[in-house]
This record gives sequence, C-alpha cells and structure tokens, in this order.
Amino acid sequence: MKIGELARHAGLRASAIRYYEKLGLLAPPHRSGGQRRYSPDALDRVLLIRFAGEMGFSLPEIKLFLNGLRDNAPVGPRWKKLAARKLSEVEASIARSLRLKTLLQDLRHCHCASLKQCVTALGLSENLRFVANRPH
Amino acid sequence: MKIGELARHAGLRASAIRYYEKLGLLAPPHRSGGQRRYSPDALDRVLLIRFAGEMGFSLPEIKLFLNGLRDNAPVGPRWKKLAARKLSEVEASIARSLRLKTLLQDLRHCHCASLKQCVTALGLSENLRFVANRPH
DNA sequence: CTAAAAGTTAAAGTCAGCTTTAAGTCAAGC
DNA sequence: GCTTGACTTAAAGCTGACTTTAACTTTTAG
Repeated sequence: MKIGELARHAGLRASAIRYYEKLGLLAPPHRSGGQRRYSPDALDRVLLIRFAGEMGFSLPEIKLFLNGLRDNAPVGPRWKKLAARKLSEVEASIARSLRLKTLLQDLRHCHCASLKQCVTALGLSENLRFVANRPH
Repeated sequence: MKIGELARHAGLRASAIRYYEKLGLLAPPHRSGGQRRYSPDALDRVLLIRFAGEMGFSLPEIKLFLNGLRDNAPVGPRWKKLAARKLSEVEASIARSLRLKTLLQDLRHCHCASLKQCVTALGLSENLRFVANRPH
C-alpha cells in the first residue's frame, strides 16, 4: 500500500500519516524507490490512532499507550489509568455543556432576566448590568 | 480604574484586555499620561465578553453581538439566531461526549470485545484487528 | 517517451485566544 | 529623588494536530 492509499482508507491526508511517523506513533515502513510501502496492519494501527484520538486522547498519550503494547509491557493498568482520567475529563465536559445548553435554551426566550440568572449560575459577578440597559 | 485593576476584577491578565481592545470588542478608554483608565462599565463589558466566551461563542461572534447592541440595531433576532446555532453545536458536542463516556466506561473493564464494539459504534472500520492480537 | 499524478524532504503556516518579550515610559511610596 | 512596580507598544511565541509550500524524484498511463 502506498501512503496515499493508506491515507484514503483511513480518511486522512498523507501528510497526517507522515506526521504520525515523525511523532513515533507509526513505525517507518519499508520503502520502494524511496517511497513508503505499508502492510495492511498499518491501516489497523492508523485506525486505532484515530479511534483513540476520537476518544479524546492526545497523540503523546496514544504514543505511550501504543508503545506499551509494542514493548510487551503490561498495558492494562496504564490504559485503565488513562481511561479513568479521561473519563473524568469527559464527565466534567458533559456537565459544563449541559449547563451551557440550559443557558442557551433560556436565552432563546431571553428577556434579560434570564441572562442575569445565567450569569449568576456561572458564578460571574452579579454586578453585570444589562447591556446598555436595553432589554431585547 | 487602571488596566491591571480591571484585569484583576475580571479574572484576566492585562494583556487579555488589550487584546480585546485590539479586536474591537472593547472600546479604547480614556488615557491618563498614556495609560488606560476604565470606567466601571468596562468591567461589565469584560464580564459579558467572558460570559459569552464561556458559553462557547468565539470572540468574532461576541464582537458581532456587542456591536449590534452598540449600534442600536435590533439585536434580538441576531442574538437568537446565534444562540440557536450554538445550541445545536452544544447538543452535538454533548451527544458525542456521552458516546465517549460510554466507551471509556466500557474500556475500563475492557477485554477487547468491548473495544471492538466501541470502534464499531464510532463507525470506524471493522477491519481493526486487536492491537498485536493481545488482549490486555 | 512523455506528461501528469503521486511520492519525497524540511520548514513554515494555520487556527484561537491569548501570553511573552523587548525596550522603553509612567506612577507611587519612602 | 530614587527605586520599584505598573504601564506602553509591536511583534513574536505558545498549544495541538496537522497542512501547506517549495523544490525535487518516482511512478504510472497513454
């Protein structure tokens, strides 16, 4: 597989593949005439990287994880620790987004009173006067 | 109020205030000996900017909104349109985060079967073999 | 054989929302 | 009056995950 084909299968650009290689997430493949040739396994690897990225892991974190696998080191505990940390991050993000959702819903029917309410709910100063004192 | 004081009250650095001014979110204030002096209204304005930022609006969006207010233009429809758009963005983000949360919870008790399940749920290729075929 | 498509590199650019730096000027306390 | 801290500017730097560019080589189709 040439790099473009791999990229197409993975839904990425070739530059992203090269970038992963440079960061050490992807092993340098064989070359034919200077060009990279990938085995089908490489696609799995790239998909796994993308998958982990989708889950909110950074590329350095993914590298840690993958290198743990490659080194035959015990990966379970490390993975679970990462997953636990990421889980609490995701939960915090959800909680925040739910608050925002409520605020935005209130604001769609806004008569300023609810804006003030939202500002208070967010813990910002209650001194916030209404914009130009003009209800909209 | 000098810029540092305003910044402290708003929970920002002075550089952020200058940045807002440069972007046109904050009107240039009076100067005394070359230094900016702010009225208390400026704090409200900055807090409003922060508030909108917390709600997921970008600085250009906030500028649009605030300039609408300042221009005495009808702000209700514009605001509501922005809020509606942002609301759907936030909802999409929540949906995505909830999926991630489920995945991460599954993965904490992972025996690979659930990893595959998660990958499928994310719509990634089912060709993804398990990492080095080693369950962890 | 040739032209176009796809590959190669290192280095710089992109996005947001600021922060930091450098090189100064101004204000406040003793 | 002097020191120290706060202020001024423009411009560069930061983060993360890539993309783009420039200049070049290799492969592929006709």
